[in-house]
Amino acid sequence: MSVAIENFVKAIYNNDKHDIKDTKPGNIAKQLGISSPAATDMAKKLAAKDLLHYEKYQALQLTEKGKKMALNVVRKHRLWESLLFKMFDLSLHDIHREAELLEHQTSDLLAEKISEYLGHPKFDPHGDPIPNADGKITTTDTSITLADAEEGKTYTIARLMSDDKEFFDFCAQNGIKYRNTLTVSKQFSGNKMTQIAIGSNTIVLNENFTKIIYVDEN
Amino acid sequence: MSVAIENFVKAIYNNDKHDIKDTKPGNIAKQLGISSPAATDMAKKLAAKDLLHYEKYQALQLTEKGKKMALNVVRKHRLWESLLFKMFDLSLHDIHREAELLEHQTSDLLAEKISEYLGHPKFDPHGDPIPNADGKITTTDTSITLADAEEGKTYTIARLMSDDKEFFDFCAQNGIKYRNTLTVSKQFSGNKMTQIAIGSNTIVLNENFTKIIYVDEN
DNA sequence: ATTAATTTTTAAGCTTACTTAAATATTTTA
DNA sequence: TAAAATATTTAAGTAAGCTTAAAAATTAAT
Repeated sequence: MSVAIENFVKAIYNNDKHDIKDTKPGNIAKQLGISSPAATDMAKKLAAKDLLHYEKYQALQLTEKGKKMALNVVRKHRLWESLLFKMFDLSLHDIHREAELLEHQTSDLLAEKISEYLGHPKFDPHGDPIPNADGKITTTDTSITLADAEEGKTYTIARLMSDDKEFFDFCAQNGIKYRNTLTVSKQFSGNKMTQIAIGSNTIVLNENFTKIIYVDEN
Repeated sequence: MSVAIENFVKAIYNNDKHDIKDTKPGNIAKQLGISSPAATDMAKKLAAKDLLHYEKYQALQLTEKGKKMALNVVRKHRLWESLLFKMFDLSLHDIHREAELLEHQTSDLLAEKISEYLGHPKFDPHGDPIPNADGKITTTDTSITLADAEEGKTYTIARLMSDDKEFFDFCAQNGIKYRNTLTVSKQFSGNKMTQIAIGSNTIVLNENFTKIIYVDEN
């Protein structure tokens, strides 16, 4: 299967998973940086391969086969991120970018070797869970976004859901990092802004950030 | 530049380097597993990009730009081989296969990080020299093939010039490994067969093997 | 030195993964 | 609920990287 197909299936999986918007060709196209017609074409092609269900004007839905493919790619991505993060002094954003390419050129054998080497980690450096070789995610996710966090409570950062460089740079500068602890000092105006205390810093985060930082209550 | 282009340029570089046959489209095509017309087409295309010189019916020759590209890919290949070999229990053949894919999806930055991590190694696990970031090979190669080795003398294995699984399996079984020591006990019939003593084994190698095992005199 | 064998090139055509423009369907909003 | 806005699909076309078949040139052999 081609890189284009793997990326398409992965995009549906990610979109679907986090339910940000409905999973129609146009949305997937935007995520992949291709045109809508290209996405519609691809959707039809993948339906013929039994990777997804396609009906005109309806949301795309992965079949079991499609989900398995997506999880296999996601596994490789997160294993690469884990390995590169451990070995090299590279930013989370750089690591993400490298993993985005390597994930498609990695045999199941190599993925297993990487997993073994790392002691079969359950989470990657962003806090995202790593599926096992069978495509199963064995950890249950109880995290919520910072926007939904409560004033006064203390949380552990569970995930940084982004691939934007500026976001990661900001996080790095402010100690916002997987497994770090923070306290919500104040929620403003319908929780569109959140003030947190983290380490020795106090920061106010806007909606863009409070919706992609996931936390677990301590 | 695409994977197809990188592989084409690399194939010319390798062919040219070791001078096995003349570097015409048909030869390159065979190495890449594509048809001769495809190779001719590609050659014309790459000539237009100033990566090689093309003249009808003549051997292909890389330009400086082409050579630089080839060396950059070769560098990444050999760095990956070095890293995978060090980290994982994988055969030389498996490592070669993985590196063949990863080499095209590796930024210069990541290559540099790998090189740094390994202490800027000068040779990969096959004994092939690793070009530096500028595409320079700083080590001089004094090795000869086993076919050219002399009876009674002792040598160190310098390179295993192959990507054939059976060859590597045979080597692994018989202690034929980069930097190991062997003694040429006998040369037969115009050096088409060579008997060597290596470790506790005595082995007779035929022409196929004596021409791809490179050694340095001790 | 011709002829035969081999290689290279030309030509035509295919698949994948895109594009833009226009038509059609769906959603939103007034 | 009808018009306006938006999204999806159809249609036509492109570039990359291949293919096979046939023509042309080179190389090898008698």
